[in-house]
This record gives sequence, structure tokens and C-alpha cells, in this order.
Amino acid sequence: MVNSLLAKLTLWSELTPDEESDLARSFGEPRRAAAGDEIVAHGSTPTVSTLVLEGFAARVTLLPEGGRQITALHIPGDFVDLHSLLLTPMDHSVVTLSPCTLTAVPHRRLRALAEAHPRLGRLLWLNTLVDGAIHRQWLAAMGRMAAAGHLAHLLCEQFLRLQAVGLTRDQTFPFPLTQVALADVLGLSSVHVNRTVQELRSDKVVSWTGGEIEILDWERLVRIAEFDPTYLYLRKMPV
Amino acid sequence: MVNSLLAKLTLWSELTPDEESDLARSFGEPRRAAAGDEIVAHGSTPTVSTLVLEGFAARVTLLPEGGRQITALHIPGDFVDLHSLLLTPMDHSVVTLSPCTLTAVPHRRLRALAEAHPRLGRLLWLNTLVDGAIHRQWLAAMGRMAAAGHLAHLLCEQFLRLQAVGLTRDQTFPFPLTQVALADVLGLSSVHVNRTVQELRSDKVVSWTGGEIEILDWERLVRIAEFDPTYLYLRKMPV
DNA sequence: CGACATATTGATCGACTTCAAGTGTAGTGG
DNA sequence: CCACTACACTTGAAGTCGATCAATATGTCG
Repeated sequence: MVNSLLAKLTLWSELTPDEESDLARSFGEPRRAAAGDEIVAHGSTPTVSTLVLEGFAARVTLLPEGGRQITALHIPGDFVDLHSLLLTPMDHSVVTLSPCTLTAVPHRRLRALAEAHPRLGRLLWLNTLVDGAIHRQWLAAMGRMAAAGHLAHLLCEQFLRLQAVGLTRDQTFPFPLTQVALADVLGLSSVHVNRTVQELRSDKVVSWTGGEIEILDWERLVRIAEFDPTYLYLRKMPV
Repeated sequence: MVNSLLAKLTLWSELTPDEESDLARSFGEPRRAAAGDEIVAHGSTPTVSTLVLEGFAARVTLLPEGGRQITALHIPGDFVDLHSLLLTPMDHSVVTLSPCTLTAVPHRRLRALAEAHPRLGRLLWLNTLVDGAIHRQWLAAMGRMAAAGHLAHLLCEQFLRLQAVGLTRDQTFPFPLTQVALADVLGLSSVHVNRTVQELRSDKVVSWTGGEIEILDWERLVRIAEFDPTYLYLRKMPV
């Protein structure tokens, strides 16, 4: 049930059978959410942390005057609000971008897990640190790259993250965002996102239809994106 | 010696005398660094985490084609690379922006501290989570605010963060960045930073001379910045 | 003083925004 | 089976914010 989480954690460090079963046992019943649902509210104080089992979700930071910025994209295996264990209230909200299956673990249980299995506790910490590394790369892309490069960078990242949890087929991966949502990720207008997507399409770098993206020319995409995957930390870590 | 760190941690949660003395005892000899020194290299694998005692430092993410983005500003009391305890190698470098006094704590010692004092361990985790919350707010400002608002937002943030560790006098705070460095924070050209600064100056919102900024009209600055300080988490947390 | 980083100003250019309208396409109910 | 709605996507035209290029102060520190 929580296979994609275990896949990701195992990428960082092998789990003992004990750690794995104690962790897997900690989650509640799966629940469904429709696309566009707010699953964690800005300003709230969660008592559980939510894990994505299926579908895409996003962290949304709203500015007082109405600006809307997506600060993280979440895929199966991702905790959307693990930080709410220690950091409250929520500084942003979390919404689904597609129909999702979710499950949750009580904060009390997370604390018990971390106490019983210190290395598992550090793995959870690591999980939030990787979120931070991705935030930093997004900042660099947002601040210093033009639209096409920024978009290409996002696609490279999504491809590798989805691949790590086994959700890609060949060069194809699910990408159920509307262009408006994509604009909120990239900090652009949806009009310009549309034109930028068309640019990548007409250059035969990617094809995007029906919520799926196929990468037609990975080399070129990486070059446009100035992409270096190190910051994703998809490998063993010294936890 | 590590007073500003203790001030910050205490803001989040009272420390027991034991926790406080064990923590304070953990740091090595202070060392000096000149402005512009690289104190942690991109790609390196630190065995200690570095704390700023005096001065300003910045995390710098470089893009392959030469883009340069500052993804965090660090002031006294801040760990510049606490995440390197679990996340290696470094995904960015850290440079000083002014002459600094630094000290460091070995990672081995941090692990021992976290084991002996679980709550202190969670406080360290919390510290990295607040870094993440600031990253998210920077993403929103970068993606959805115009230059003047973005700059104003940064100044509000810096004022409150410095105030929390006792480094402000009235409405004045140290800000030893060059306009080029500021441009790398805001994702702008230094020319445009210059014009934006002049805009805030001629509107009598702030005055900036000799590495110090005085806020002349806090209300207006907050309004320009659409600033809400919640995300800084300068208060008690459930660690 | 010379040298070099930093700040400032002007002029031009271009990437992206905004506004507005039009084109699918899927769902809903008559 | 056809209106009607809703939403995502697309296209065009005009405007603006910020980049770039280039030149001129203004320190400031050996």
C-alpha cells in the first residue's frame, strides 16, 4: 500500500524488516480525493501527516493580494506535509491536481517511530531536507532561467522523480496539470506557458497529450534545462 | 559565544540547562572569514556543520551556464549547512557577504546530541524546516511579485529575523550586501536593483547607507511587500 | 595616487503580461 | 441527437517591466 514511499526511502537507505513493517503499519485507511480538493488548509494545525498513494498534489502559497504560487509538486510516495509534525500552523495549503488516493499517519505515531527507530527518524528528516533542496533548485530556475529553460528543467525533474517510484514507461510520464497550474509552478502567465509549451513541441523535444508527456529528445531537453540531477538525491545517503 | 543560536532556539522552545550546556559545549573555536570567502563548497561532503556568530553569509546555487542565485541569507545564529548532516554532497555553496566569525560542530557530535536529547534533535530538524518555509516564501515572492514588492518583502523579513536575535536598533538593521549580491537574491539585474532601491528611497520608505538600512515607514513597507510574518515561525513550536 | 569594486544614469531591446476573442471537447439535460 | 454550459487550450495585438549595453561617477583601499 505504501510501496512508493518504501521505494523512495530504500533509495536513500536500506530499511530493516522491523523498520519497514512498523512504518507500513502506521498508516490509516486510504481515502479518495477529487481533483482540485484542498487536502490541507493554510493556517491549520494538522495532527497527522498525509502521504500521496496515487495522483498529483501541490503545495500552494497565496499572497495577500491574490498571487498564487505552487511551491512543490507531489507524486505517489511523497509526504505533502511531513513538516507539520514540528512546524505549525501550515504556512501554505495543499491541493490535489488530479484525483488522488491518500493516506495519513498520526504525528504521535511518527514521534514513536522516530524514537523506536532513530535511523527511520533521520530518514524522515532527510525527506524534508530533499524537499528543501528542490525548493532551492526551483529558486535558481525561477530567478535565473528563461521560460523555456525553466519548463524544461521542471520536466526533467518530474521524469526522474516519477522514474524513481516506477511511474514512467519508456520516455513517457503522467503529467495531469492544466496550463494554468503549470503557470503557477513556473511563475508565468498561462498565455506564456502555452507559447512556451508550443515551442518545446514544435522543436520536437517533447509531446504532451491527455495528461501524459513523452520526452522525444532527452539530450536536448537536458541542454535547454541546464539540468543536473544531483540535487534530487536519488541515491544512498548517510542517515 | 553561541548566544544568537540559543536566542533563536529558545524562541521555539525553552531549553533545559542540560540541553543548553551540552549544546554550547559542542562548538569548536571561532574562526574569522573575510567577505567573499567560500566557506562551504558545492559538491563537498562536510563533516561539521557551520554556525554564523557574526556577519552575513549566503547560500549560492550556480547554474551550468553561469546563472547565479542566492537561495538563503544567513545571519548570526544561523546554521549555514545543518542539512549536510544527512544530505550529501552539498547541492550549493556557502559564501560570506561580509567579514564573519564562524564556528562549527562535528556531525558526530550532532548525532550524539540528538540521541541524548531527542527534543534538541527535533529542534535542529525544526531549524531546517524553517529554512524550507523561507524558501517557499521566496519562491512565491520571486514568482508572483514585481521588483519593488519583492525587495520590500526581503527587507521586512531581514528586519524581523535580525530583531529576533537582537541585532536591530530601533528601525535600523545591518545589511552589508552589495547591489550585485542583492540582485542575485532577487533574481534581477543589478541595474534594475539600483533603480528599485532608489524607488523605495525616494518614496521615503527606507534609507540605505553604509551597510545599514533604516526603515522610515514600516506600514508602507509591509503594504508594498504584502508581508505576513507567519512563515518565519518566530515563536513557540510543538517540538 | 592608481586600481578596482561599487553605484548610478541613459538608451534601447526583448521577454513576458494583459486583454480580448475564438476554438476545441466533454458533460448535462431536454 | 442536439442545445447549452463549462473548462482548457489557443491565438492576436498592444503594453510594460526588467534586461542589456554602455558610459560615467564614487568610493575605498593598497
